[in-house]
Amino acid sequence: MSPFSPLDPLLHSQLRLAVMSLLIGVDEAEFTFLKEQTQSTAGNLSVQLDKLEKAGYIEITKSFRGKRPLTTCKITQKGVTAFESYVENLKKYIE
Amino acid sequence: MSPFSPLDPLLHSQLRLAVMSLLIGVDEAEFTFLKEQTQSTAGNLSVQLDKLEKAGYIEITKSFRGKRPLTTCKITQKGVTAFESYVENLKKYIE
DNA sequence: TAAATAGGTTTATATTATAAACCATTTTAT
DNA sequence: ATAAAATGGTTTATAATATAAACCTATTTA
Repeated sequence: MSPFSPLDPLLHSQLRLAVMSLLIGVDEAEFTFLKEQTQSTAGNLSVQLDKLEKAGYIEITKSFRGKRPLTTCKITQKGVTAFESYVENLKKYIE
Repeated sequence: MSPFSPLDPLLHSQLRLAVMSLLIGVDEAEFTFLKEQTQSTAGNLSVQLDKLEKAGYIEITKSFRGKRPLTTCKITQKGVTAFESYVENLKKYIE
């Protein structure tokens, strides 16, 4: 038996992992907040958020604040579970 | 300031991380041992070992055991340091 | 002596990450 | 009033990566 469990490829990505890490600690977060916290480009962030949403790990809500578009992200229960089990698996690699 | 340090892309790979994780606990390890422990294909393992060697994270020694080729791997001090700081950085993502 | 096994490497392909270019709108400066 | 810059993103193209498939050389077994 291998001592290593497979790591969810969707979470084993620096930017997506950082996003999930941020979202797990808050109720919800805006696109611009995620962008500045992760130091990512908007394009990269947009793509990665899409993937997380398609996987059902986050929900993305589009609205307006005043006249400006506003993108808000929230982790789902499925996302929380996936994140937690990713972390459990990862620990076997780094202990 | 971003709360996330960049993760060494060489180590942020499931197979290479597993290899480093194994090597850090032993004096040296054979190709076939790494292959079975990581459940990887020989081709994939060969490629990833090459990258680790080129980065100076491991040393690869080729010899024979009896008449058969034998590939042995050993982590370097540079590799130990890189692994440790990768783990430190990673913790910020998963705490 | 043919077939299977060992111990790999090389090459091709699919996936991923990333940056660059773009778009619509709003705000600021002239 | 109009041009220029900023906001808040998306889409597309490219580069990097991971992975598997094919291959190679030699050895052992049937």
